[in-house]
Amino acid sequence: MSDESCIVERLDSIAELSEADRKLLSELERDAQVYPAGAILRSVDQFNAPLYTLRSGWACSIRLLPDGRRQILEIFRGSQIMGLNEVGLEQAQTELVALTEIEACPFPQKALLQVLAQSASLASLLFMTIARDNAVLQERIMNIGKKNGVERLAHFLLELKSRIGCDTNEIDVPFNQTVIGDALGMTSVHVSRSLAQLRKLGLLDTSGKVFRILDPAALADFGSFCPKYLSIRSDQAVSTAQWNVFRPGPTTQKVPA
Amino acid sequence: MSDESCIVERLDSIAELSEADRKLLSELERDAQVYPAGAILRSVDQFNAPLYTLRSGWACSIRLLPDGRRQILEIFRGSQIMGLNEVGLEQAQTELVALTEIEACPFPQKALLQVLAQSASLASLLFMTIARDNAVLQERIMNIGKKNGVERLAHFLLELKSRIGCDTNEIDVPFNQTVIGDALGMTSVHVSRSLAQLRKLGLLDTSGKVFRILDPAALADFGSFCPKYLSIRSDQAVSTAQWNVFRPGPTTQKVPA
DNA sequence: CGCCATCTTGAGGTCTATCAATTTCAGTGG
DNA sequence: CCACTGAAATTGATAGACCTCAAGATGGCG
Repeated sequence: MSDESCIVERLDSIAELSEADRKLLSELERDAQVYPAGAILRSVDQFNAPLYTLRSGWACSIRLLPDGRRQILEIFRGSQIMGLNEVGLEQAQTELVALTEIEACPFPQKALLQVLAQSASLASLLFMTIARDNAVLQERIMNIGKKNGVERLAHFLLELKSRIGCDTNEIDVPFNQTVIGDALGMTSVHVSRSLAQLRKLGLLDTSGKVFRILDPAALADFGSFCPKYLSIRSDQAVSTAQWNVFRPGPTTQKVPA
Repeated sequence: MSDESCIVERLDSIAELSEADRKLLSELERDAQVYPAGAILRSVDQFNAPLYTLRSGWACSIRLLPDGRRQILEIFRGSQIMGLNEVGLEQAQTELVALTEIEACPFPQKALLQVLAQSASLASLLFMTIARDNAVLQERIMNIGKKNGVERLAHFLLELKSRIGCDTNEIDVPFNQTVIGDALGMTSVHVSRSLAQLRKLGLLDTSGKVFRILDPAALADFGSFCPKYLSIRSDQAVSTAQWNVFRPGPTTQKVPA
């Protein structure tokens, strides 16, 4: 058990956390487990499915139609919480799948609700987190509903780059074109053709799994990408110290089973 | 100012609210205003945009591409909170538009954060609410990404019926086919054709703005509609009384501007 | 009755899916 | 070092879904 775990770091970078909050959060990342690529962490219709904090690797949530059509709904990367949106539902609506080997920490829904109950500052931070997830989904609806293949792809690559967060224009894409297609509502064949088109436009260069964005500005313009929807505003997040005053002691035992 | 306002009623039906919680919530619905059909409640890129509780009528959130393409992201009806997902963001990503004449109550983001801070029971309820919104968006991504026009429409109509909540199979659809198309990522022309196809299949009957679903089960099967994603589980919601113990008094003044 | 928005219908074109063949490439074993 | 292998990517041809443009039909409303 490491003291400085991923989620803590990430939320701490938005609003400085109190020691109590750090402790509460790190409870959610206690028992890290390794899952191989392709592992199904949670299947559809599971009752009371656990949530997971993702420490390393890539994962995604998938929804299937009866005839086998697949749609990837979210792609997860380190320091994200997976399954937040299932908290209010009886049964899980999506499957959770590891895209690469991952390290993830399962924890029960109840634990999340406890955190919400015990810390107002974390409640607001987590609320903002899921609100942001919401904005990301809306952006994806826009992308899939109103853009053609090449534009979708341009947007997708830039979002990926943005989420990886480093300054290079080289993205190591650890999954294949079928996955990209399932995320963007198109076939792998069409992904291949659209990538070719981006290359021909001089916006992209690919060698194996490494995608190099040649002209980020032009690509952003082309795919109507604007990263505003990705960042949580830190001024809105309340600094932690002043809140904890109002939340004395652990209230764990009060949470109904 | 009515004591029994819409949001209160709705959340109360999920988990019984304490008197204090009812009071807190109803603060969000104090100042009701009437907006005519077509009114833009909030435009894109607005800073610190207020939220709204919708008391009557229909509204939607819209996103535009530079070249004018429109995507409707959410369609709102009575007793919903509009703009929840913008809480964590600097600027609003979507436009908020009244589809019919509506009665809505604007309130500042700060007020929502205050509610989160002052009541753990409401924090968990609101969290579950936004988590459900999330599930609805995911369902829509599935719908748009992986289904053809007729299937999308079937699913859309059933979701509409489900959300109206009454038992009849007659839906009064208060907006035109262009709106439906913008919500489903298709043109109004294609909506018209798809509706015709549903009629030909004997699943639907339309006369003016009233849509009559002839065979809900068949339509659900056809559009792969399953309403599970729409309902918030009530067992997860904590009953209010036992929580409020831990949230003494108003803490309003502690909220940073 | 006429006006206007909306809906319907037709024809042609574009985008994307499907099916299938070929190429590339990393890994494996000889 | 090189052939073999299987997964992934590319490419071509064809079909279907959906869009666009445009012309009528419908229907509410003054």
